[in-house]
Amino acid sequence: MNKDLYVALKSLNLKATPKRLAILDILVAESVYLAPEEVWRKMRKRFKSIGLPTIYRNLEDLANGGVLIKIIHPDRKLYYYLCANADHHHHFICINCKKVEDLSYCGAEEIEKEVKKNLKGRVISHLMQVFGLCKDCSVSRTIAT
Amino acid sequence: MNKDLYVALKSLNLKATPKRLAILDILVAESVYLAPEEVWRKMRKRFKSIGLPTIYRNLEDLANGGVLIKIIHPDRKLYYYLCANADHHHHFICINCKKVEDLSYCGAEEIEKEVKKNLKGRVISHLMQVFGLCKDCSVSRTIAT
DNA sequence: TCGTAAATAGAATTTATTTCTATTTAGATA
DNA sequence: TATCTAAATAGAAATAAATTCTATTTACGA
Ligand SMILES: [Zn+2]
Ligand SMILES: [Zn+2]
Ligand SMILES: [Zn+2]
Ligand SMILES: [Zn+2]
Repeated sequence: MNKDLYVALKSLNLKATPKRLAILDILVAESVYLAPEEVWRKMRKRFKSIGLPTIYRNLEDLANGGVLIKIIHPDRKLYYYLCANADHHHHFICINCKKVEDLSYCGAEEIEKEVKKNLKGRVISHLMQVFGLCKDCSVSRTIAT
Repeated sequence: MNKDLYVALKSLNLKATPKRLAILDILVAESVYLAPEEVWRKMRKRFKSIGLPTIYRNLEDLANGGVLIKIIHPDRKLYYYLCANADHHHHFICINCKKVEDLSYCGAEEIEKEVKKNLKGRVISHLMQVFGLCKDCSVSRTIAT
């Protein structure tokens, strides 16, 4: 189990329960975003008894603590993704295979400038997500179902 | 009633029913995004009998036809907004009064470049929304509840 | 080892959204 | 203008994601 994650849990005052660690373990192994129900299915292979509310609660707590990022998907369902990159950045999300890749580009400064100058408003946060087909998915024309 | 909207409905093969026109009328009058239920409440002042499914169906049809834009909100609820600006652009959303304002800035080209060059992927769409306090709301410290 | 706050299971619930069916209506056509 | 038909609607019912609740269990500091 990843040492950094252990430390992260500590600093969030979250106990290192077997279930919580397993959820993280599942997400670490994936480079795709997962719905709570998908995490649940994977968890059921490891635990004989595991409730869906436990999955929801943990994913949300971990996202609030910054350990996971929440994907704001056009389908409006919940998805979570464990991103190792701690700096501010955005993501390219493959809508076919659900792989997530980091983007370095972020227009925060330009946005800030425009909002301040033209709208006389104040930026609190910005959301940017790019959807598309990753390298593999745009080469093979096979679309996952 | 706005002539352009009439024409837009025609081109989408959507009938100009009183309810549909009233929904548009309500949205034209607002510079804020509205949830289906909020539109419904306003509609109930105009029609003695008006079903919520009618609201949902119309908002969705109009959004699919490009007449309305759907706000992808972090709270994952549905919101719609009638934006007069037909060109590609993004929005600044006031989290206090829910006012929506157009932004001219869009990093599409830079994103496109990075995804193509570094990730070898293909961009299908991008989502950008800026949240903050509009001019009025950042001046008056009164936060709506 | 013990005590306690945190975490969990499992059932029940909430609520936004969608589906279904019978009825009505807009708007084209004769 | 009267008629016709596909589109639109009402209202009830269903769906399903997400959350709440309560009793029980557990992690972990003292
Ligand atoms: Zn892919
Ligand atoms: Zn950014
Ligand atoms: Zn405002
Ligand atoms: Zn853009």
